[in-house]
Amino acid sequence: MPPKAASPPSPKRRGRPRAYEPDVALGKALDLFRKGGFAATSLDDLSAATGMNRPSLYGAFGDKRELYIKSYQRYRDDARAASLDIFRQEMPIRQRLARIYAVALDIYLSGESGPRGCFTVMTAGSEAVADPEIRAMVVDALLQLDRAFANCFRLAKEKGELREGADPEVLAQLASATIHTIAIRARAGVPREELEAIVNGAIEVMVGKA
Amino acid sequence: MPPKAASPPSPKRRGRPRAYEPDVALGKALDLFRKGGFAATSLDDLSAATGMNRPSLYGAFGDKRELYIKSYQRYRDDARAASLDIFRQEMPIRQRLARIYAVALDIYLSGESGPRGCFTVMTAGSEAVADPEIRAMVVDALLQLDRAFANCFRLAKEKGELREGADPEVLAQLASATIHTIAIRARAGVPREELEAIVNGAIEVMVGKA
DNA sequence: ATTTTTTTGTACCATATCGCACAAAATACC
DNA sequence: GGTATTTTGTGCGATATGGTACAAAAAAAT
Repeated sequence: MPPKAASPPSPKRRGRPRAYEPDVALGKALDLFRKGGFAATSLDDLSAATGMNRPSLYGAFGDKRELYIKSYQRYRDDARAASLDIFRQEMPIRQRLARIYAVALDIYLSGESGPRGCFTVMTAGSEAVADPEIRAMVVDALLQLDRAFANCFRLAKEKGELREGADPEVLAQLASATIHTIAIRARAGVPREELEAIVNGAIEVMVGKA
Repeated sequence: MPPKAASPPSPKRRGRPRAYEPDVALGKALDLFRKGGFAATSLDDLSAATGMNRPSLYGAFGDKRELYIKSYQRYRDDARAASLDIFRQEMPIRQRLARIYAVALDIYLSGESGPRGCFTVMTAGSEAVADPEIRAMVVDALLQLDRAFANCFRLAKEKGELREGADPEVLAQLASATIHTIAIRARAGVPREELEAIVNGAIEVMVGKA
């Protein structure tokens, strides 16, 4: 059930009605981009998957690059929505980490034709070097994750859940690194159990044995 | 000075002499693929960079996919050559890790038009899902790195450099995760100092404060 | 010098790709 | 019903792409 932003059933628009729902079309586009990346995904592919023909695609989302950017923003919105509660709610650090990684694995392992990994990681590996605007979005995504984890560890330290000398910033970067490594391994086809073992080991090192 | 495998100055070949050196041409191709990935790199680009025209490229390395695979093998050979000594020589675990990460950063941050990151990570993010043969190479690369780190930590534990309950396998996966996160961040344009700070923090957590 | 062998380089083909023009279609407003 | 407005969908066009055929070129072998 994707959240529909601003489109109650009958907004009484003036011309011919759209034959597509922008939200679901963008979702399909995101699926394709996540599978193959920017360059390997053609407008024909996108057109076929969304059910929109190319002019409609162009009218709705702009050119291919803009569509990619909008897809990426959608991806981040989805990811944020899926993890917001876990970062906000009060809970022990160990449980919080476990839940975050579980959500991450759900995202990375989904996909009809193979696991799709993390779109931020994929984008960093492709478009980020040549396109400053896209690179800035990737940097922002990396930073936000670091910060979210850092908040968790700061809170945990205040509550006495961490050992004396623990540095929340350092632990946050390790937590992010664990996100990144499971994203990469997921795309390499490593099964969920192995990824969960990696996560459990990392949690153990970060916050101590269960 | 790239290592030349088997080509003493005058092997007395029979036909028209090659206008290129296969080793350096493959190096150029690798540079291009590392910059843009498989799909975004055209044969024309490769032809221009290597100085070989397309038929020669095809004759020497096969089609685009084969050239990509050979480039990836070359990348791994180079990386192995750059780290072999560090993994083999006897030295304290802290120093060994520091040197490994220094070499990794050299590789990830090099590139005339922006940092090029880790080719294994890039390949995992693009071709690995759809191409089983390439995926297998990526899996192998990930596994080899895990194993190399695990050996380091096992040795360190035997020498009493690690704390009691330390699990070499788990530490190895964290060490790999650190490699992966700096590879990704490098491509996002994060400066070397920040990456070094991440590395230092990770080492601290893995083997204790200096 | 002629032949044989290997590589080069031009030119080409079939297809894919991105983007857009333009008429037809479908709806609201008058 | 007629008009304005918005979207659709066919189709075009310019270029890019991966791959190859084929003759010219450059060397060794005879």
